[in-house]
Amino acid sequence: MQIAPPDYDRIFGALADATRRDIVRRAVDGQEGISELAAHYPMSFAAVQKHVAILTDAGLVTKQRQGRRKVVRTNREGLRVARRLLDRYQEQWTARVDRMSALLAEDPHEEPPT
Amino acid sequence: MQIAPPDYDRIFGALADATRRDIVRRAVDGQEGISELAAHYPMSFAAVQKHVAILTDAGLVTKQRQGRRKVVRTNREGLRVARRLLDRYQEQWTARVDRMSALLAEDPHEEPPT
DNA sequence: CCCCCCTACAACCATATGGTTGTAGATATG
DNA sequence: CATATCTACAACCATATGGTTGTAGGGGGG
Repeated sequence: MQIAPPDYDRIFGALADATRRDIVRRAVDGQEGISELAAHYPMSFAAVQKHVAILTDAGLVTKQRQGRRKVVRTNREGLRVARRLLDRYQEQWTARVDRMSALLAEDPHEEPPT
Repeated sequence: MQIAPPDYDRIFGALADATRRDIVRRAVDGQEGISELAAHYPMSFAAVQKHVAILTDAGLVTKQRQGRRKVVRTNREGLRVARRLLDRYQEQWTARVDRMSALLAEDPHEEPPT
């Protein structure tokens, strides 16, 4: 069995909302339940609950039972997956610049091979 | 005058679509115009044009006139902005783990301050 | 046991999103 | 100039998204 490939649509989609990014930030400390989180935002408990569900689906946070609450914690691996994709794009960008530099450094009298 | 703060909604929203991520990847090489890009995807030219517009608004690519084409290039700074936010979350996560380690390392006979 | 608090989930609504087609403006080329 | 190609943009449609309210389940505390 293969490990599932990261679902970048879900990951970046989850991060594309200010409320959800703020939940990720707060959940780094891993102390608050959903209703405690909800108190920070001008929206209903159910709305925050949905945001947490979206973050959970994306693998960016986890919920853990604690008494009658469910404590929300950010998932370090989820963040890392997103970061690595951006890293790869930047690496390709750098490689491209290096190729261009190499081209510019070539003897200008030489013709590039077809 | 202040420089505009990054619009993370737009940036992550732009990255939350597989076609747009693929455009970012291809545009790293900065060679193709919109119609050339469009040939890679099973959708209309206009649809690809919209995707490019979304990426441009997000600051992830730039369009540059070249003859009658407009060459699409990825914008390195846009990628960097997204990455840095994820970096900060991870830093906070690490700081939290350090704090927890510090707590666990305390003399277990001492009571934490209320 | 009863009650309260936290969570889960369904139904609904308005607006955003991702696609389409069609029309019009620029720019090379015959 | 005439024409073909690339780009821009508007109008439209189906579905996804972000919010609401209402109802029901599950665990502590009196």
